Amino acid sequence: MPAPQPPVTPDRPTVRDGLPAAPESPDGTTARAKGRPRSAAADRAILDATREALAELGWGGLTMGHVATRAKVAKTTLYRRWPSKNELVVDAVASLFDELVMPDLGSLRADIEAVVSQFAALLARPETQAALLALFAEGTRDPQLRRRIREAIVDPQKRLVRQGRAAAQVRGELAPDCDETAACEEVDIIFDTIAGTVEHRVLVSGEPITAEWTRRFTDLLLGPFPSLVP
Amino acid sequence: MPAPQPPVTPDRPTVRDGLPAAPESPDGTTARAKGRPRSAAADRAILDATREALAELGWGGLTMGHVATRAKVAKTTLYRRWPSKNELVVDAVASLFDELVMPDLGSLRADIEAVVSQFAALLARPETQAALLALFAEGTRDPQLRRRIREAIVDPQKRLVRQGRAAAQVRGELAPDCDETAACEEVDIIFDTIAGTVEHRVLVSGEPITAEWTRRFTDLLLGPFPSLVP
Amino acid sequence: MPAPQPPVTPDRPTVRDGLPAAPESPDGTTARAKGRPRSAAADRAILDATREALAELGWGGLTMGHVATRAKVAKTTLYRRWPSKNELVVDAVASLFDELVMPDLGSLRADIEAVVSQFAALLARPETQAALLALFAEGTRDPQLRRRIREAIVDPQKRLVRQGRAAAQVRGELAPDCDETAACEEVDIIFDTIAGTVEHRVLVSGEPITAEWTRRFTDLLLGPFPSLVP
Amino acid sequence: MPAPQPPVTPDRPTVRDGLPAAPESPDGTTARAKGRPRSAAADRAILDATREALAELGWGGLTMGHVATRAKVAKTTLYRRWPSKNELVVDAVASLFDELVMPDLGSLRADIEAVVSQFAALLARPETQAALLALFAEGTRDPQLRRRIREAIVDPQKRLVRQGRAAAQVRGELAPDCDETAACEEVDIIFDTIAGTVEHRVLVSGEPITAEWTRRFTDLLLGPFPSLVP
DNA sequence: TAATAATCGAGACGGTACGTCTTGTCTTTGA
DNA sequence: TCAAAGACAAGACGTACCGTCTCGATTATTA
Repeated sequence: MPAPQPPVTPDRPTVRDGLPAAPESPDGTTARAKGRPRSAAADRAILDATREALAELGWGGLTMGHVATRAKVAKTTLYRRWPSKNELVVDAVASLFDELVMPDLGSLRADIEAVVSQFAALLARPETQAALLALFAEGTRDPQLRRRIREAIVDPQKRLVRQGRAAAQVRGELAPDCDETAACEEVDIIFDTIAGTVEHRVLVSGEPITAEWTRRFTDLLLGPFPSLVP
Repeated sequence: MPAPQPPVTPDRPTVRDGLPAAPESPDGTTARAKGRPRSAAADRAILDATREALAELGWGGLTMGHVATRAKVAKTTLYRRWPSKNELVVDAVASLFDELVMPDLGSLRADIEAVVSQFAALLARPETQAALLALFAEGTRDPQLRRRIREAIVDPQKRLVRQGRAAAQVRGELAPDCDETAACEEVDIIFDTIAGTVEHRVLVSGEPITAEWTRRFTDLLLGPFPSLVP
Repeated sequence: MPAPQPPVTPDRPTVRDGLPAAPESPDGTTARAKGRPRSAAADRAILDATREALAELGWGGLTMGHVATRAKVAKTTLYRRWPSKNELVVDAVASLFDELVMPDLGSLRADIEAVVSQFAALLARPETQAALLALFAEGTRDPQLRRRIREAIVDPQKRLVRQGRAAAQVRGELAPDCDETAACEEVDIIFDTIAGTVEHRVLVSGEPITAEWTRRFTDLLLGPFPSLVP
Repeated sequence: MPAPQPPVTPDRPTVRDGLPAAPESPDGTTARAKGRPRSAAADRAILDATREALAELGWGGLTMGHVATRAKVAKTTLYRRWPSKNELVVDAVASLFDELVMPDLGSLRADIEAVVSQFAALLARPETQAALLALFAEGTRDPQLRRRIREAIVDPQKRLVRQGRAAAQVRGELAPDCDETAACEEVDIIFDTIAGTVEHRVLVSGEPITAEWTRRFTDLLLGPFPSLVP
């Protein structure tokens, strides 16, 4: 969700600054906003500058003024789009998480290990490392921010778990869902477990995710299905 | 680990500010430091003020100046003891984690569920919530701080996993350890899983830890030992 | 001098924005400009808004953006006519000074007192008070602005002194001018004295111009002509 | 009135920032303020920087941040002493006016001409020119500032008129005062006339104060006493 | 009637200064 | 020697205006 801004990339309207982005006229066509349209180049420059600055300076060193300077943009231009550092970083980081994919390698175990590896690699990037926990920390105090983080960063990744389950069911490794609600809860619990554990290992303990560790962790996840554990 | 300060509670020297706290004379008696001794009341007031301010204002709203004012202490006195907000909060929060205990309720499942509940309750407290992820976030940029966090907050809780395993082995629920190293790694992986998952559920997803959720999560943890899953 | 703008009131061309306002064709008739003509209503709305804003907010509170908003006009429209706040306020205030008149009441003393009263009343108006000294202050740094202030606001009022002298000469109160240059200098000195003194009394000392004060001040001005002092 | 600040030059307490500057203990001795005393060097550097910046950049170009930078002082240090540009400039300019003196040259005419010349020279200095009218303009909107300007800059100069009158009375050029109140009002009117007229001539008309002009203006002032006009 | 051209509104743009806040250090007096 | 009080330099904060620009829409004259 790379923070598109209305008149420039009107494909997917966001509520980035709380205002309707692309007002529609009654006939359904996208109404042209009045006044000078916002610069798409500025949007891109700002998000790029944010990611660079995160990687170089970390969360604490990231300053709105610094981002503006680095993006060669006025501070007003920055604040017009994102009301604070938090929202800016959410958008800047969200796109990184869209790179994660469910590969479908032919076995549930292989798929899990691949996703864990991808996630570990993502968490090893300095911009992710600098931003993720700090955002989560801010989210604990600001429910609206937490919702934004979940919508833009966290929840979209649950698709990986759902896709993996579906593929395993097609392959016959897992039984088909009988109860929709229970399936949903199981997706949640699996997702929280994978995400939380890998984050804790990498970001808190500060230890690497090796192939061996991934194998053992996958053993744990597959525990309820002994037939899948070698 | 309530951040004792040397001349006052000389039972366990800390490295709080990098200096040996209670120098010992050659004859083994604790040497009296020169000059006016530091006030023990100030230490307590500072840590209490820190916890209160964390609960009220969150991590971002917590400032050294504010803590000093609230503790009715000069800023100099504060900085003389803790070099920065990070270290101060580590000490202020660490003691809260010492409240966690392994109850030994007669079954591994019951023990796990009890510990998860305790941890969830701890994470529900505003001061913990405000501080924990913020500290972890700071730790990703400052290896020394990360070490301090692990030593004071995270690693001590691994005892819970070890105690739980030992009790289960005594009860015959788990086989005795054969390989010491493997056992250690298993403790680590279990710990990261419990800690990370519960943190993610509470602090990121912002959803409560219910008895039902705890049961399902324990099912997952006990997956490799089907005999323990009802 | 109510800031006429060329195509609308082409009677007296101004140099308001440095460009020839109403280009003349070779045959002497005023050539009609191409394109959409400037709105006369906008001019009036802007000057009215400027005077109102001056009275309400003072010089410092007056901003171009604010004037544009209050006049329901785009900022571009404002800047197209007046290059800066200074020029705008000169035109907005100048017309107020045109209200001053030399009454010819039958004696020099009465005429002087009448003019002083009128001037004091003008200086008591909030828009004048807010603008006059601020314009003079700006003028000390910008010779072109000072010239514009003199041409539009200050010098035109010297007619009052000249008219009063002429009337007194007709009445025989004053001797006729012998030296043209000396007469001019005397007009200047009298004008600077009246204008400066009243301004200082009202705007700096902040004390009112009473009838008693006016009488005493007129005594001073008439000092060189004892026969006129009662 | 060079803006002394309490613990440094405790001779004359000011109300510069509204707080009692040098609190006195009951026994009349000046109580020592707690904490680190304010730097006298900073005061001097700030006022010097203000005067320099006024001369170079004018009132509009004078910035609190600029003054702080030029004085090699933090902005907080500046704001701790003077709440705004207005108050700062009052203090920076006030001292310049203390240089004016009544010379007592043996005749009222000579004394008046000498004071007018001094005042004209003062108004010709760029820092005075930049500041004076701007301060007066601000004063029209802020009664407290106007009072401050009068107390620090304007009213102290009335001593010149009083001294001149007294000397002339000693010399027998003027009759002794009979009515105290009337004398006071006459001082006021004379002062407003001299100050206002010279200011208007120099700052508004922008024309120089020549010896010839001074002679003619003095003629006007001495009008009521024909015996003193040559 | 159509083309042309300057106007209009709206609002985004890069800049600059604002006055406040926090940080971590320093400099006093007093205990 | 420490405690308290508060001054100090440094620098980020988010806001307000500045004067310019880029739009689409409007309103005149000219062809």
